[in-house]
Amino acid sequence: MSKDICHCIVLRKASRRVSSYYDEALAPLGVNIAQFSLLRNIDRMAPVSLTDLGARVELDRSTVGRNAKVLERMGLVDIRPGKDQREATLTVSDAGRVILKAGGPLWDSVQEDIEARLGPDGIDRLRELLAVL
Amino acid sequence: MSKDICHCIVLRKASRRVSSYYDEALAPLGVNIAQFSLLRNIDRMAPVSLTDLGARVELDRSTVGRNAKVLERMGLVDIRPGKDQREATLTVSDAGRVILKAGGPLWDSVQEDIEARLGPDGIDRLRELLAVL
DNA sequence: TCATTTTTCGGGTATATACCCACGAACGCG
DNA sequence: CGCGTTCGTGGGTATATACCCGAAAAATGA
Repeated sequence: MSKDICHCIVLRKASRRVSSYYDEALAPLGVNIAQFSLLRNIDRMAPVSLTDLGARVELDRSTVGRNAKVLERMGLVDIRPGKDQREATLTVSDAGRVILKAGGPLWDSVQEDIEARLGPDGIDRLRELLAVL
Repeated sequence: MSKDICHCIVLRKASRRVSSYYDEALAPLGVNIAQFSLLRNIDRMAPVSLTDLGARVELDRSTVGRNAKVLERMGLVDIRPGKDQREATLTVSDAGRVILKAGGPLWDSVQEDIEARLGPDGIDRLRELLAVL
């Protein structure tokens, strides 16, 4: 029975596998897909608080905080207090923008590989299935 | 364009979300889905080496080693040297078998929820799509 | 204005995951 | 039977992720 296979584990494996494709492609830039994606989100929302960013990327606030700190240490992101003294305001630095620009084509390439492998409607069908989970 | 959305991130989000469903269901037993699944695999392959187990679950050997050590600390798995003195031989303990038995119905329940949400052919289509990645 | 509650972080702790390297065991070839 | 090679772990390091708790700031209500 195929029903014996854990749906969760299938997903986790695929997630790890696919992540590694993106990670390899982005490796020349020294960032992985989680970092690159977070950087993009910060760029789109900047200046943004950890809470808002966490909501957007569907990650725990503390996770986003720690991940952002790594980006800060790399010099790709600036973290400063906002008007609201509680808030940490995130913005992409110049170095971060360089990475964003350089990573675009690398990311595109993997996206296209995935699309090629899934076929014309594959992406849409996959996304539809994942959306209900 | 839906093509702007990172296929990898979609997968990672779904993976985290679905994992949390299983984690919640298994929480009364004090194990998460990664641990439960690993325990099941050890049970099926016992006695098994870290290398073989890693190959089976598609995880790095060192990752499996560390995860197994957590299970050992919980008393669910025994790790002993095998005939080949290099090998760590994993077997499920009595306490581990209790968890496996108790977890079965909890796991089934989440599996069914997922299947219900994906519809009759959903699982097969999803699995098919993920398989080519 | 002041006390209470809510919000926002940060740190502690723990697991999951991977890569690299060192060490010791096993094995195969002269 | 040695010796070099291969194999299997373990430990170090680093990121990703989550949950809980405490501190500090802001908002709210009397």
